[in-house]
Amino acid sequence: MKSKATSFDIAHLAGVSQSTVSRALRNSPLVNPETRERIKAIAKQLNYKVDKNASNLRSQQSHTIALLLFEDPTSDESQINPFFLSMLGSITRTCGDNGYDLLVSFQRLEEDWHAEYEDTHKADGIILLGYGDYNDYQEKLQQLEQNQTRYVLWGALQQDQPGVSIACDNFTGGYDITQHLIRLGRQKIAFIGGASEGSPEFFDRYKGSCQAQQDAQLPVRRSLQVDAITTEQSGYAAALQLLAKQQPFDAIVCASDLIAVGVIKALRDKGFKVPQDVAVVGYDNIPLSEFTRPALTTVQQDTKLAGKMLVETLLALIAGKPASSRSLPAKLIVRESCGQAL
Amino acid sequence: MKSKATSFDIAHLAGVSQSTVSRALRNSPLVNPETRERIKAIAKQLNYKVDKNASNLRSQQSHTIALLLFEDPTSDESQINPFFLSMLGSITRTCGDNGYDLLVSFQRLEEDWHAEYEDTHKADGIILLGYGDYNDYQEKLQQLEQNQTRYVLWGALQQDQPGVSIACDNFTGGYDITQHLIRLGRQKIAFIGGASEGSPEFFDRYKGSCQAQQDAQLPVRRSLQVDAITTEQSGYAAALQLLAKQQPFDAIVCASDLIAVGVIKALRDKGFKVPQDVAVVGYDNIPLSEFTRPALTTVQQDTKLAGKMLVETLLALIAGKPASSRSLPAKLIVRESCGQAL
DNA sequence: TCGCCTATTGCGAACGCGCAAAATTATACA
DNA sequence: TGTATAATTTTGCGCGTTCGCAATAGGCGA
Repeated sequence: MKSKATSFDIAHLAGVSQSTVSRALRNSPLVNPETRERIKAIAKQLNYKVDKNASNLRSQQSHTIALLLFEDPTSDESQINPFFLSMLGSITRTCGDNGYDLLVSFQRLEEDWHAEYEDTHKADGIILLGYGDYNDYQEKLQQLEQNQTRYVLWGALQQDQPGVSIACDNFTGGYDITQHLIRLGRQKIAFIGGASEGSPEFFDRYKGSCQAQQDAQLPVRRSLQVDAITTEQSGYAAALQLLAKQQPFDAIVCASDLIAVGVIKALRDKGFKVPQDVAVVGYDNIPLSEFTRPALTTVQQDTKLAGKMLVETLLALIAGKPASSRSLPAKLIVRESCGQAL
Repeated sequence: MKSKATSFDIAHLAGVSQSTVSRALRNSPLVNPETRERIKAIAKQLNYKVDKNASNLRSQQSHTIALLLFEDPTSDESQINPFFLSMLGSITRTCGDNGYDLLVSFQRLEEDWHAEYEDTHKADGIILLGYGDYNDYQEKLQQLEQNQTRYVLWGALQQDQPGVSIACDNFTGGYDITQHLIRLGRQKIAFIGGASEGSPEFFDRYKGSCQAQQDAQLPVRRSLQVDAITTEQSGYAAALQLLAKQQPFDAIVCASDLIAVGVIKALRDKGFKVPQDVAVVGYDNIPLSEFTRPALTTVQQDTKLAGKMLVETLLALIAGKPASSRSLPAKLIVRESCGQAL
């Protein structure tokens, strides 16, 4: 048993042809159940495993999907956004349940990841996961379309965007959490996080937030919005920037929990009390958000469901079935930082 | 350009043979630089990519490594241990830097993952990452050895264990943090976390902790040790169990941060002040530990380095170079829960 | 007894690329 | 001009499967 056994060895031992072995191991109905069991027994005994490469080559599919994670360019090299990680768990599991393998890779937007996976037959399809600037994607997405690559996108649903996306309802999330603040009596609500087409998820949250203010007859002040990416540092800097404007505000809606953590730190450093002076709310409900002081009021995205949807949608696409974009509900998680208990 | 281009198409267009194309794209020195560039240009123009399956089949290696994550059996389905996640970041990156792909998969100890990856040629080697009961591994490790599978193990270094491991120095970590507590005047130190051969990492931490107490002439009370696995719930339950023993203690060394979080919650629920009445320290320095109240004093494992070492060691093994186990230093992170500031 | 149908099995050809040996061309030197 | 030597390219095969189609055997009615 020096070199690994091949299907020929099994065939020889079982006294059948190699193709029968192949069929038997694939549970083909074309082979006699009796023979099949015998072949399987021998295979097991020889510790034989089907060579994936040969199998993939022949059948032209890999039973593998690739997960591409796009990070904010400035984020720390080693630290991954906890939100994505929680999705990762659900994605790997759903893959496993469907007999697919998962190839994980971190990418920067600039690189030409687009062809790297499906064209090489490393994967049957791609999941794109990122918090970044989707505008940069556009060109790449076009290429994916052209190459007829199967892919699913996590993020904001946009009309003109090609392909299929799964997203949480960012507009409603932003709306609900802002409405909650308003009901608690906050009137001058700031927003920290990118508010432009460049980061559509954040933008939707912002638009939801604005809508809530309008519906409550509150004036929406564009000057109370400051850009930030999803890191604590960026949130901290953005808060200082907001303070420097010298405009009054009594609440801050942050586009992500990580931002909120930085914002709270900045406010405290500058002598503000949260939530007494300024209420601060986040988005994502990362594990950490429960432990900040005050505990973060935030919006939870159902990552478990999201991961499942992403994989299942992609699998449908791969199977040639039609699949459509879908928006998942967002859920308000009320804790302390909104000032509820006051 | 309906179906994907093959190397034959390129060969035809370039007026050379297919094998020359193959070599040119692999930057073989056997081919004229001029020809090579011409071939590359044509390939790019045709959007040609080498078929990984064919290439792997021929060369009998996949340029892929598999990461197998073993969870504690009872841990929540969707939530992944944050400590492993932080390692995941570093692992994926190191893989990428070395031109390797990463297959990620969650496993339960019971399943026969052992053959699934290398025998099928899906991966050239395996990284085993788990916090679980390593005794259960033993049998599987034997099989890996027998099949000559290349693998690297994360966890405790044990003499009789086959294969190569990378680990943090758990003994010293446990020693240092306990010594720190003693210097702050704590005398009756409890330990929460498995303290048996079954979970060697925890056991090493425990042994380190005991040694520190002995060196300080303190009596080591075995009754002040309670088992727990790495979850908040388990920590909570274990703390209650410890309290039920009615034995006095003024500090608790927890085998992981997640345990510590549960322990603190339990103590507080029972009316104890942390760290005034009881100091509590953790292990791992997960992102959350900075945000608990009081902030956790803990031991940091260099996950960035660990991930890098894991991958590089495995790659060495794959390349046929000798590689040996290695222990990485642990670093004490002092915050509030040890009572330093009192 | 013969022919036909069905349930299994066998045969041989791809799949797309990489390697080794053979073949071709270029270069140099007597 | 001829030949030895080096530089480069080509030929031909094999990696381990899967798949379409042909082949075989046995059962059954006429």
